[in-house]
Amino acid sequence: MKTNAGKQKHSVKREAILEWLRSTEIHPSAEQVYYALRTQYPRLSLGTVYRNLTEFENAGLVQTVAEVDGQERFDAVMTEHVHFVCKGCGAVVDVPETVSADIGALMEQQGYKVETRRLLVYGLCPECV
Amino acid sequence: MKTNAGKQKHSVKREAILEWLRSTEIHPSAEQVYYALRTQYPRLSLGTVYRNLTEFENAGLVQTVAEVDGQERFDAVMTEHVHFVCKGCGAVVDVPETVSADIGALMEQQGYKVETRRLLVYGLCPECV
DNA sequence: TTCGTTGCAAACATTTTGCAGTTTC
DNA sequence: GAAACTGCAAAATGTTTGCAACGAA
Repeated sequence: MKTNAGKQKHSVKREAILEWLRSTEIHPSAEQVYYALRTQYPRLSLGTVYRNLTEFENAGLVQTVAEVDGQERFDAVMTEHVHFVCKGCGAVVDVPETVSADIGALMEQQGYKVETRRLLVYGLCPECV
Repeated sequence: MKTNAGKQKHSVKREAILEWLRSTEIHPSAEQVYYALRTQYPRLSLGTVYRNLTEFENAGLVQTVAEVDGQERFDAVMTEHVHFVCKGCGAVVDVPETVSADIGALMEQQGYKVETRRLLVYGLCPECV
């Protein structure tokens, strides 16, 4: 991992990636970012997208929220919130959080079909602390 | 996807995989299953492990609970429960659920360092229902 | 004998990386 | 001009798959 912290130069493409990520709500994969920006930056490469996304993640500007069909999905909203993953089309959408509401019932009420849930807590185990 | 439902023959290795999966609490990856059984079945192949894990998943005997370092982790316990993923060693452990307890506080009390949480709800969106 | 199962290796798909050329400062 | 950044293509990694041999019924 190349940290490179602090010695960063200005880059048009890096800014475009972060800006677009912040403007969308689809929680895109690296590939989706790539195709979205390719019209405006025809010479953009997928490697650059990956490199910048990793950098953003390390810098705490972006987080991965789910893995759908083998692709990681990114989100520029850093607050902790719940996501719904559609097994049909692969869409990843934010779950509106209502205080002490049953998420399942809330979603079904809005036309979603809830099948399973997965809650992961990340951190360090006692041996790695 | 080959369903093959109902026309299944007896297989020593398939049974060994499921049995071992049910006996462990490490929530192993396909590779970990492979190495664990290789001593007893030297001719076991990784492809067979993957094939059987996928079959178990489709049959509802096993579920994937997390993705760590690019590898899917499996669990033969099918009830919904919370998992902790260690960013240091990649361990995946069950989170003991105490009724209405704050998971974070509970884990820290046991020596874990909680950093982030991720709750995913899987199912079908209104357009895919 | 039939047909599911396996080993093996090749194929796949996503992500990472090395390097030469480009941009920023 | 130095150092970061990028495009490109090759490499790395986890998973899937085709096929011939194998094993169960």
